[in-house]
Formats: sequence, structure tokens, C-alpha cells
Amino acid sequence: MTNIRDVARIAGYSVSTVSRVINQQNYVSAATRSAIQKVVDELDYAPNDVARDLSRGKTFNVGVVLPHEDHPYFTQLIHGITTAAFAAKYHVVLLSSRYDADLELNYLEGLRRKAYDALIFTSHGLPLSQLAYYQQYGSIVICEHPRNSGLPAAYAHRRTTYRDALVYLKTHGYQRIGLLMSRPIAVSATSQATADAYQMVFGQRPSPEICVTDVITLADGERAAKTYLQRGQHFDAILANSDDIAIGVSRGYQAAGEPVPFLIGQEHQLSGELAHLPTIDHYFKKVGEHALQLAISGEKKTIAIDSRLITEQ
Amino acid sequence: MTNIRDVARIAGYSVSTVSRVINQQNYVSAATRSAIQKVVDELDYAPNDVARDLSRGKTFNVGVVLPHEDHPYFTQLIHGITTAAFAAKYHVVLLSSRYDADLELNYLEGLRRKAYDALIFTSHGLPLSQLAYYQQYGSIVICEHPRNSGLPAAYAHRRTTYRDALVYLKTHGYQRIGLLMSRPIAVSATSQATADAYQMVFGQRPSPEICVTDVITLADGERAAKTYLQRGQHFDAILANSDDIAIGVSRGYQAAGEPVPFLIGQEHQLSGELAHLPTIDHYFKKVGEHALQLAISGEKKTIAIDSRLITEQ
DNA sequence: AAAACCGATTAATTCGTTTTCATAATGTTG
DNA sequence: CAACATTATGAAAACGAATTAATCGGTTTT
Repeated sequence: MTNIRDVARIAGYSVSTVSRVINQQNYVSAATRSAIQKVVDELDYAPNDVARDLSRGKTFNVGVVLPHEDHPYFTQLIHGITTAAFAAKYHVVLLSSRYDADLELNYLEGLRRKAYDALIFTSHGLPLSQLAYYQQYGSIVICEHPRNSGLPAAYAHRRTTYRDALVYLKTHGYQRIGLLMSRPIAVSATSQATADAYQMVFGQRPSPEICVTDVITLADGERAAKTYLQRGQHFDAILANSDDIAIGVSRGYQAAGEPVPFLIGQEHQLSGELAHLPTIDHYFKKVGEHALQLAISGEKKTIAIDSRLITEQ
Repeated sequence: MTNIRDVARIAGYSVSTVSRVINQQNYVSAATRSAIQKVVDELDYAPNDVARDLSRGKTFNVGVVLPHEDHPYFTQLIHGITTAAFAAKYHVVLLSSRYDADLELNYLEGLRRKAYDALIFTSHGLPLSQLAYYQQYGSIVICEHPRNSGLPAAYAHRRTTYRDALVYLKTHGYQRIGLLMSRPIAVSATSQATADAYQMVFGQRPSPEICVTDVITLADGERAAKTYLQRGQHFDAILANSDDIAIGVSRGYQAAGEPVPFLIGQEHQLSGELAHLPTIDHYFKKVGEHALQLAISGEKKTIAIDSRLITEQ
């Protein structure tokens, strides 16, 4: 493979001058520039990005840690991240984690090994304190409320909108509310926001019986409905964690021949639109764009994006 | 930052021995190994991936070129690609193209600049011959029939299943069929497969009037229905290019107060399942896994994954 | 006892850039 | 015309590894 030294030798100039030409820098005479450019074209030379990264001490890579890549939350987030990365000439590296601590740690180590300039955790299994520790090796952005971790964060401001949703239910006469969550309250900021909102509206933490966790897919929604029915619990309404999941819940009740509670979904998905369900749009694309911006700027800010309750569709 | 030389100096061994220790290689005595390991731990040393890549002449990066990252076809493909990449310890770099020739060329150049070891084109705007030219700089895999390009390919074997779908329609008495496509027949292998299947079943190329192109989203499906109605054309059935789009078509006809033709969707999406539409599952995750395998192995094979017509759901 | 072999180790080269520092040539000012 | 900038260029030193060839005891073959 032809390198910068070949170009320099054949053009009869020094390596540094060639470097200046290919990087569009100053202090090269027009004549020299065109002479070198000619040789570059003739030899079909292209600089080696890896060598360049090593020399500059920067890769322009941003690693994006995500538990599963086929989930709409992550898809939308990724869309925002790649959009912003593209504009800033950064590269997005996808890192599957499945909430596996070893994997997450391995990605954090990647920061130390200079594989990425920055890391965005769309979600995480490790404690925030551990993520925070790795900030010394590169900037780390999370997509949830940072608590007391000091981590820069871009996230959907869920709590307020969850409160709006629950107030909406309450004022429409729905008293007994079921809550579906992707992960247990103890480990998930999203689930905590749900519980906090519940407390704000109903004056007490949600009891474990009204919550079902580990609900990710439509099938999980069906399962949740069955769980509620088995437990012999009656609900006026259920706040599901996605529209697809709400549809699953509806099916679960229908399959059991039971009346379907009033449902509110999330994510503003097609399924919810077709079923005319109220939903919550979290504008994750926007969240992703901000997350990337934080990652590359190194700013230690917290950006909360307002989400929106959509009751008519 | 502490580097391999620091470790060598402090441990009292040469750089090459340290290198052998951190790479788990032979020809290091147990005593030396543990002595060096101790220093590595003390200094909290981690090897620099960029330097390693440069020295080895390999990055373990696979670039994935995709027109838009929020489309289910690409989402599923990406899911397969990352799954396989993860298993093989490769990294997936997302490259947005929006079918822009300059961008695609830039990514091809990335291969020359050694930014990626291989490139997967989930779709492309540039002619295949141009992609083929860049194979000299690294392996390139496409996700469609390679024609005479000689490019390795993993793709959904659409034509046969499209034929199945059209035969299904024909045998059920549907004669006048409309076809929806994401891109014009001239530039898209998928659209060509549709046209080929049509010819196999109905004995002639589909006329331009029965095709609507540039149909990507549900809203495009609605638009397509209106286009057909405006043209004053009547169809017994329409083969849509996704379930979501089929739903859009249905809405378009309903909004105009017209009877909805029989619809077949694609992608096996939730929307189609809910509406009990026949659909075609292309198993894109599997396609993605094979594509990555081809990319890193460098095999110049062609792998066609059979898709499946689902008429009962 | 010379020749061959083997495991452990090191010195030196290589990968392909960017960047700093030095120097020469040219231009500008008082 | 001396003093001083400014522009143009090159030599050499990073950047941080992997790898090749060489060396050196020690052991085994012949």
C-alpha cells in the first residue's frame, strides 16, 4: 500500500509538506501544492485513517451501548444519534449489551483503550457510580436522570408527563391503575419516574401488586394481562410502557373473555394510532441528538427533553 | 497516558515480552508473566487499540451503509449484523447514506483509508460496478442479488415468494393487481424481483400504471391509494411493500369512501398481524447475520435466504 | 564433542501519520 | 540597510503498539 513517504519521495518533497497538502493547511506554495497533488492523484494515494487517529490521539468514534437493537426506544434514539454524529463527522459504533455487566465493563474499558472518544449509554446495568469512574478516560453520557452521579445526561423528562397521564386517568374517573414496566423499580430510572408520578397523583408509592415488570414486547403485554387476571386483580386503567405492549394487554384480556381496562401506551407507535389509544411521545430522536452533542463536546450538562401526552388520535 | 514502554521499563523487561504477556502468547516463563502482569495491574495499563490496529493492519471494524436507520428492513438487518459481529468480536459502524452518491463514495473511500476492514451495503445508490471496483481495498457485501457484479451477497430470495404471493392472488380470483415499491424498477433489485414475479405469473411486465414507486411510509401508502383513485384505476388486490404501508393504503381507500382492495403486506409487522393481512416474512435478521459472516470471511459467495408467504394470521 | 534444537528474551524495525522545531528564503518596516 | 516578520520547507521526534531477527543458555541428538 502506498503511503505518505512514497508520495513525498516521488514528488521530491518532505513528508511534512505532503501532510500539509493533504490536510489543506497553510504554508505551502501554490506550485508545491499542485505538484504534490498531482503525485497524490497519480499514485491514487489515500491517507491511512488508523495512523492518523493514532498520531492525533483521537478516533472520532462514539460508542453507543444499547441492550437490544430491535426495540423502538433504541431505534429512535439511534436515529437521533447518527443524525447528529453525521453532521459532526463522528462515527457511531453499535455496542450490544443485553444489560450484561461484563459486556458493559468491556465497553467502558474500550474508552481506556482509546477505541472510542466517548460513550453513550442508552441504558445500563452497572451502577452509575461505576460509569462515572470511567469519565477520566473519555466523556460518558447517559440517557436518564443522572441522580447524584455527576454524569452528563440527555433524557426524556418522563415524570411530569407520567403525572399528566395519571392525572388524566384520575379526572376521567379511573381509580385503580395498573403499571407496566420494562425493568424493576430498583434498577430503572424510567420505572422510578413512573412510581414517582404515581405517588404525586395518588399520594402513595405504587404497591408491588399493581406493577408488572420485565415487560418488553407485545407478548409480554399479553402475559401481564394474564398475570393480573390470575392475581384476581381488577383495574380501571393500565399505563403500558409502549403502544405495542398496550395492544398485547388488550389481547390478553380479550383472549380471557374479560373486559379490557382503559389503556394508555407510549412511544407514539403505529399500533397505538390504529387503535386510537392515548399515548406518550418521548421524542427520543431529539434525545439522541442531544446525547451525541454532549458526548463530543464534553459538556457536563443535563438536558431533559419534555415528552407529551397525546389523548386524541 | 501509560504505554507499553513504561510497563517494560518498570518491570525490567523488554517491550516485546510485555507485548507477549498482554496478548497471551507463548514463550514467556510463568515467573516473568506474573511479574509483568503485576506491573500492568499496578500501573492500570491498558493497550491502545488504535496503535494495535495500526500495527496489525486491521481494525475489526465493519461499516454498514444504510439509507435510513428508522426503517424496519434496516432495523432487522442491523439486528442480525450486530449479533453476528458481536460473536466474531467485530465492531459495527453505522453509515447513513440516504442514497446519496457522494456519501456512498466517501464510505467506499473509507475502505481505502483503512477505516473499515469491510463494508456491507444494505442498499445503494451507486452502480454495482463501482462498488465492485472498491473490492481491491477490502471486502464488500451487498444485500441483494449481485447480478453480474461478482460481489458477495446475502439477500432475501424475494422473487420466488413474490411469485407465490401473486399466484395466491390469481388462484383466489384477483386479476387486476397493483404493485407498490420503495424505489423505481430501474434502480432497485427488490422492485425488479417484483416485476419479474409479475411476469412469471401474468406473462407480461407490469405496466407503469399499475406501479407506484417511492412508497416508504404509511403516509406514502395513503398517497398511493389516492394516486390510484385519481388515475381512475380499479384493482382487485394490491401487493404492498410493507404491512404498515398496506394499512396506509387501506386508510386511503376508506378516507375516499371507496372499497378497499385485497391487500398483501410485507415484513411481518405488528400492524399486519393486527389487521389479519397476509404478509411476507423475509427473515432479514438471518440475512444480516450471513452478510456479516461474508464480510469478515471474505468469501465471495452468494447466499439467498428463502422468504415465506404467510396467509393465515 | 560437535551439531542441532528449543524456550526465553531482547534490540531493532515497522505500521503511517501529525507535529514541533529549526532553517532558509522572502518580504516589510524604520 | 539593518532589524524583524512572514512564508515555505525539511529533519526528526512523537503516537503506541506488533513483529522479525538475533542472542543466549540449556538440552538433546549423532
